Amino acid sequence: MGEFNLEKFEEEAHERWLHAFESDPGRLEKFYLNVAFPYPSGAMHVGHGRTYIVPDVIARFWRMKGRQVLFPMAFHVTGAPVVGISKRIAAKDEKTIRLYRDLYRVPQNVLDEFTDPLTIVKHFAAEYQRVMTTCGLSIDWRRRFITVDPTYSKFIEWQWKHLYDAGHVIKGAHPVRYCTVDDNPVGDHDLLEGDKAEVIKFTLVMFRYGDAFIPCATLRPETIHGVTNLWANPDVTYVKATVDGKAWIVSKEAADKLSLQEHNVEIIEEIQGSELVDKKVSHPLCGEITILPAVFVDPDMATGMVMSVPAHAPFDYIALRDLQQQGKYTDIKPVPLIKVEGFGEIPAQHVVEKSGVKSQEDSRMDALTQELYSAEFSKGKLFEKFGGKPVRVARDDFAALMTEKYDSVVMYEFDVRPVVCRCGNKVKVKILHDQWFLKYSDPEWKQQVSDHLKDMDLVPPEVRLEFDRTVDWLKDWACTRRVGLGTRFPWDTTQLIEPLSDSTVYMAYYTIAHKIHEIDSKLLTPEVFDYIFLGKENKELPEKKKLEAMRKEFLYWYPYDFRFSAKDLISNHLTFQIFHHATVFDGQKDKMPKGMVVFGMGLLNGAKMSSSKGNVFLLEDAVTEFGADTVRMFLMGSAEPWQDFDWRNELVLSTRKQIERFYNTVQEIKDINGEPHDIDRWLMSRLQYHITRTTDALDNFQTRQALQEAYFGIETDLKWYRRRLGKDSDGSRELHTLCSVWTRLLSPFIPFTTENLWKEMAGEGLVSFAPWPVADPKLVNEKAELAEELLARTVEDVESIRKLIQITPKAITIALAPEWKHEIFRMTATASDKNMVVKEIMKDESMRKRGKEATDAAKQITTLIHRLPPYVVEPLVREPINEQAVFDAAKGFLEQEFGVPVHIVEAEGSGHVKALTALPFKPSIIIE
RNA sequence: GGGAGGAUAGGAAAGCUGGCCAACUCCGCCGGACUUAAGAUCCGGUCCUUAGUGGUUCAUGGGUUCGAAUCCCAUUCCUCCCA
Repeated sequence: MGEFNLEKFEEEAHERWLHAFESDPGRLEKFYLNVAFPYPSGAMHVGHGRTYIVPDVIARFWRMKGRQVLFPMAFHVTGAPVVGISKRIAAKDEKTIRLYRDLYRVPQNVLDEFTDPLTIVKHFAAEYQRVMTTCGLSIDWRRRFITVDPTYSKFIEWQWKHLYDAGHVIKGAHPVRYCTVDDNPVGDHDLLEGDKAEVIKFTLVMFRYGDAFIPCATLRPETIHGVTNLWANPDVTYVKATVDGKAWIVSKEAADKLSLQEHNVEIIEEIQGSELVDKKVSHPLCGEITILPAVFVDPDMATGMVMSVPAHAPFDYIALRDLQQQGKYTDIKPVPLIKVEGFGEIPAQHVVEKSGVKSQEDSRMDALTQELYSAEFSKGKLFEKFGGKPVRVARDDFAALMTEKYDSVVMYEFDVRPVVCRCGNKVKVKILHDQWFLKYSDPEWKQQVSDHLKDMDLVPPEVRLEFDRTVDWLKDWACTRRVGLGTRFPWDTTQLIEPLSDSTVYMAYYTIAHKIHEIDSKLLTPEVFDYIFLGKENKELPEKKKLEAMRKEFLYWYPYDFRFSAKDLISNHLTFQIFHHATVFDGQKDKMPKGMVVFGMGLLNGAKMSSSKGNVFLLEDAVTEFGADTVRMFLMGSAEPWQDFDWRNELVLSTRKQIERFYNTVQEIKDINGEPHDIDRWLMSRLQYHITRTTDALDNFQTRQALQEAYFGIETDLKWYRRRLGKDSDGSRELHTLCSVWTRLLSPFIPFTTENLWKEMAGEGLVSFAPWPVADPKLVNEKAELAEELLARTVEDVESIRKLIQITPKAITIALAPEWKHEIFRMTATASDKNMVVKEIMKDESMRKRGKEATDAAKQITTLIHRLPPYVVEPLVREPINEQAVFDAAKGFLEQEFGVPVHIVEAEGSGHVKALTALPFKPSIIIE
């Protein structure tokens, strides 16, 4: 008899599984599932563990159900993050080095090589594969690739040729974060500060100042009629510059920025801010106004000049008020122009006074500004004399008007500053001209996707709405980058295809991944892939035999049945891949994705898992500490895949005990060889039920539910079974069957333990390929189940009472309800109108004779029926059980349970007062 | 700000096509049995009350209904996404 030793089980199984899950086209019906591949820039944590274990459980389930299962894996190494990492390591950045050396435990000699980005991803790809194997993932590793393999790049070129030919790849201008020192766009991972900053589109309102313009950036062009003055910072150095042939006055910083935004800028002279103060400027929409001094004006914010609308901007209001309190500029009055319910005549004044803010320095100023901004945007209306339109409409109208007639232009700036590059330089907004886009805004393309979405199987169903919305809202996607790893963009080879755009059809590539590198990548023309994936014949094709084999493989596996991914990818990757499929496999409905399963996120001790914050638990450590099966069972059992889950070490320990308990129980009972008892019929009946329920749950990807049934459901029954047998018997040979079924039902979850048990029980073959149990309706025994239900409920009741009355009983009497009460039970349960039941019953002569006794019983029985679950009431009505026989047979059991003599009597004529309350399925209990 | 999802016992979580639900189950905790002891295992308890009953609950506030955790509206908080 084996001993519970997870480490040993793992070792044994790994050896036996070595090539077991390599899957080739065959006679069986296929089941192809895949999961969003990882970007291996660090070590795996337990959150990743779940992402890959869920599909593994499903893969194992379908494999046992007799399908030819394909579960492949590859590594996504394209993109910029890893380039940033390698730079930081090269620059000896302490934080990064600590992360890789201490948390991810990369040996120093390997870490030294991490100055090369490709080395990093290759290292961790190998690590991923190793840890995934440790976890028992049943992956066909022959199909593994990384996304910079030359053959893969050829595949991407082919894919993009189709996108391009369909007119989905277009060129345009695009504002990006840009570092002028690195001379490169800046990704999130390259930022030292300001990674939340967004690029905002401002309108420059052009005020006339002599022969020059003073542009003021605003988000609220509709307030132009309320401008009372401009603000200039006297301490700031401004410049007069020619911008696209016209003279502008802006801060020095702004001049630099404008030159990055499609403007031709030539600085003519410097002007000190103080020189501008008290000067007059004008705009056709607000007339002549004065420039006032303000130290709060930031030269690094947009143009460094600000237009002042004191009636609607709290900052402007306070600044003006402060000046006026010193007796200056007292002739300037706020000019309100927007009406918004609940904010008084002059909204800015209203919010400032209401909040009691005294100074511009008050930290609440931003909140006030935001409050008023939101209120006016959502509820505000311009005064009738300014058009009377709602603010949200007027804003765009005014912007358009000023652009058209009054020289306004657009300027991009961040909403939050500072934004700082890794190199320490301030990041600016630059407009890139030769930016390429995928035209997801194309209505026809969208239509293709939403049409297909209707036919897809989405799990859980709640995500459907989010997919629909995403398709609706999706705009053009900047699909090329200048830095990073990846495939060269065919129409501008200085650029690379961006990572979310080179990982959308690779599920098709998996089908041939293990065969394609037999062919020199130079030969992999688009025509080759057109043949493999689209069946387009061509006389020029090289290596025709090999291509035919790949074509066959693709046709066997595709389309995939289910794709798995976390929910954060719904609004990009998961939707993109449908777009790309729709184009590449244009018109081939039978090659379109069939279904998706979307996961929740992972927490560690209640907090979000994050490598950068150090809040991670490495998957490998978890496996080493608790065992692979433990990790698997914990992750699958703590929540359904689409729910967020929380990893807590202290909870995992009990999972290990559960596995051990299962193992020991099976070891104890698998070889028992007694004769069957009555109770065996019950056990086998229950087992059929658990088989059905587990299968249903897994059919629906409910790993938690499945585990509840397969583990705890069977365990609970087995406890009752052994309790019922009493001391005289260990059980019967039926337990063989139970062990075999139980082991197989749990095999997808804890494959290492079950593989070990299976070897002892079945000898030959892997449990991973053993047939999934099928419920046998012939073994379902309703009567046996009802009988045990009755017994269990009665035992429970006896114990409740015993607990309450606190006396040492000498004997227990169980009094059974008379037949006429059973008759009432049946009539009540089957009555269509429950309110008429009493009347119905009283039509019966014999009932009427009983009078009040009968009506009381009818009432109690009605309550009882409501309380009993339908799975009891229904069969009970169809085929009543003989309560007397049930209790007589279990008399020995009951006496053993309670340790006192038990009498079974008929309630009527027993002489006990309490006995009269006996009801069907609820005998009265008398404890003496 | 916009979009999507959510809030049920100490924790996780089922129920959510309205009545059968003090609420499956697991973990934790408490008590008991077994054991020299510990662990493991088994049994019981874990809102208040109680001869197996009854009562109060399902983020908050309203509404629909004979009846709501379940449907509708508002509010608060949480998670994910917005190139």
